[in-house]
Amino acid sequence: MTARGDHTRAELIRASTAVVARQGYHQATTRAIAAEAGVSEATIYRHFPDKRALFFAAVLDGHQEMLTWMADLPARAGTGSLAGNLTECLTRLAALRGALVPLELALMADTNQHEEHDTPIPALVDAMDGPPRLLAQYLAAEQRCGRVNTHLDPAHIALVLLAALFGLAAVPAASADSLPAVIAETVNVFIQGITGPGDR
Amino acid sequence: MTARGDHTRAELIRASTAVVARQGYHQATTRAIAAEAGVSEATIYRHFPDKRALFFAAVLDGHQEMLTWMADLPARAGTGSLAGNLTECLTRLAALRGALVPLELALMADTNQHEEHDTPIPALVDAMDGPPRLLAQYLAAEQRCGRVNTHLDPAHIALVLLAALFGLAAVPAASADSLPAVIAETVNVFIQGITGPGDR
Amino acid sequence: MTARGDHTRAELIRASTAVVARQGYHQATTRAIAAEAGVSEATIYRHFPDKRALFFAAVLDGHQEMLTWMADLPARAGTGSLAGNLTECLTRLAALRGALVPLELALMADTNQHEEHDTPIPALVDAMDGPPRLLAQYLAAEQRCGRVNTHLDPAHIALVLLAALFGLAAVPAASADSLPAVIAETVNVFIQGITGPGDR
Amino acid sequence: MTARGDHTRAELIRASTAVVARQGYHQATTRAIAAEAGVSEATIYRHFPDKRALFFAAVLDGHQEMLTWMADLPARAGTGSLAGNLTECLTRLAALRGALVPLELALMADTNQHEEHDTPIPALVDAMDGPPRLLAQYLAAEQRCGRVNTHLDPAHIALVLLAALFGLAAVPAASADSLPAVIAETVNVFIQGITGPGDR
DNA sequence: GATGAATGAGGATTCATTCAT
DNA sequence: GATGAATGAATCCTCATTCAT
Repeated sequence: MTARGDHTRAELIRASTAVVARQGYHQATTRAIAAEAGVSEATIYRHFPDKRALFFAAVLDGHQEMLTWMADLPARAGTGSLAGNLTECLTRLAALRGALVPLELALMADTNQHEEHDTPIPALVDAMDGPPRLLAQYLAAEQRCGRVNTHLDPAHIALVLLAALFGLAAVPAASADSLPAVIAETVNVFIQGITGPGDR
Repeated sequence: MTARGDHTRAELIRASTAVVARQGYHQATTRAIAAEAGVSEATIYRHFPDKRALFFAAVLDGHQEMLTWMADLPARAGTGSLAGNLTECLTRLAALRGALVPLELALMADTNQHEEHDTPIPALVDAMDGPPRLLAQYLAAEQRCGRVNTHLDPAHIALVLLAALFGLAAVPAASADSLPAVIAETVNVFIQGITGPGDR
Repeated sequence: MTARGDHTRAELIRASTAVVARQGYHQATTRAIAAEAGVSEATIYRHFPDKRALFFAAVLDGHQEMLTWMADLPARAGTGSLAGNLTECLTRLAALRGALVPLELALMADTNQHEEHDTPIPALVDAMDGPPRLLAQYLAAEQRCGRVNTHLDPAHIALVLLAALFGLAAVPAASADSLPAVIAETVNVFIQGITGPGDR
Repeated sequence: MTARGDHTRAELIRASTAVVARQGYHQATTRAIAAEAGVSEATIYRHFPDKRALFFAAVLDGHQEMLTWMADLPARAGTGSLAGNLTECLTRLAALRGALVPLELALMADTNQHEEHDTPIPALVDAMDGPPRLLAQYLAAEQRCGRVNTHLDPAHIALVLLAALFGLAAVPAASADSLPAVIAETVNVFIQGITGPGDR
């Protein structure tokens, strides 16, 4: 009989993400999360050994969704337009980024608190470098299709692209509704480069 | 006698930056900062009304250094090489980033704590968008020199470039000694764009 | 079917004793006991109204064993040697003491928690003063045999003897293997008294 | 300016002893102790790193008093009567015992909670074997005076005597006002031994 | 008979902040 | 100008206990 239990567990993960996204991780107390999930604080500890473990599960959960979507990105190389593919990719990632980046910061903040937990949490690291790797694979495939400059390391491009996306999260100007425009412009910069008159 | 007072104040700012950089903002308690500064906790409140105000002063202080350096960047448009200028700029910013980004996160975390303080703190916003603005001015000047594609909005390019720089801070791969290489590669991507065979 | 039920109940009593003895009463949580017994925490409450009731049953159980052994002690007055009888008695009691004293402390700690339970729990008191009473009966019988000083109150002697035994439990020096020697010496002190040159 | 601080610290130690003695160590929460001392819970942590440290200090404090009194016991050998000296000694010890034994149990319970603290706390052990040692010295001196049986090991006698005293603390019958009588009887048993008709 | 899930009450501890000195 | 002392509020977490299944 895990019907209720599973639901509660899922609800706790959702609540963690929601509270962190809404109030920042300083306010993401066990109290707030429990309230958001509609359970008592003690219930958290029936499902997770720690607050850390809850955050960890929440981050992993978010990455799962992300990875599921990105899994078939490499296969799309050569189809559609490069700009279109990248734009869609960044848009999808941006949607999760809002929830995930704060959660990851929260996890790190909590993790570093005790030296014992300083280990980079292998499972999480694995999950975290999924997107860069898949994006790099896609770019490499595009290089083979002749649509991307072969002089650049695909892994590097992926890293810089994602870094830009993540960095934008911290910039107040890029929030909310202007996001699609910002992403479009970002893709544009990356594709064309900034050199030259642009009217070629 | 402001001799002692000024020294203590400066020491507190230095201590805040140091503690946040070394231990993360979760450990940046008034206790830790006072200890690092070699004063008592109560002394903090003789110099700053709040912990927030202390962090605010520390962030501003850091930006001052940054702005001082960036002030004459626009005047350098057309001199040297585009890549060289950008590389130097990003390198300088990266040096400060290590101290500033954590401090700003700490400030934000503390700021959002009470709704009353949700106002974006004008002085800080001004200071924070100094670098983007100055970098945008430089890029605009380069556009006028014909070294940057005029179809792109300089403000946007600046934003994306800085976002990438900041985003890289969160990526474990880009830490420490590999940084110069990562910056070089980033500048490269931005200048050339990723399209085309690269051998034109 | 009481087959399963009885077994579970016995298992819970055994588990309580084991956990308290092994980890101390602070760690003797319902969780730990249930785990040791191989059942769920809720099962405890099918067999006992309270955690207190469980401990109470466990203490009673332990005393039962003790009383069973001590029951025929009075009948042995006049047989064997006084020293031998006392030594054997204390040795047997010491064996149980290891399990019982911690359990009783645990019970007391839990009992005093709520004032309502401050009543001395008649059944337990009866069980607990079983050993002193039986030992006193034995000593009285020995007085009638002329082997024990008639000026002393047998109840008092019994009390002091047992107190010494229990007190030794708290003394680190008297633990483990030195126990037989300590008991022998104790009996010796009691029998001879400490006065006089000892060579009479 | 430690006037206030010293007073608070002393008050906390007194409160710990009082609360543990009155309510048992399960109820000796930081809340209860702070209330008894008339300060806030947080104040405890300005004076002691831990609850454990507070208890430790309280136990040490109690032992200090005990040791001060017992220090000149050995010098009294040969003066007064053996029974009188022992009675006074046990009476003094019993007065402190009521406060100290529960405190020590509390400390042990708290200590064993974390394995790291399993070390027997050297300073405390030193303090704890002060009374046995001093009592043994006194008994040895009495042996030299010919008032105590030389066949017995003074250290052993001291151990058994103190064990009896401590053991009596756990026996409900020996509480409160009957104590002097119980002590007198105990001394009597020890001095005469239990053998013989008693009318010699 | 047994259990997984849930919880209210409470525990030790930390933090930013105030105040008398 | 500086500080030791004190604290209210909040934090994460644990426990004995209840209840639907």
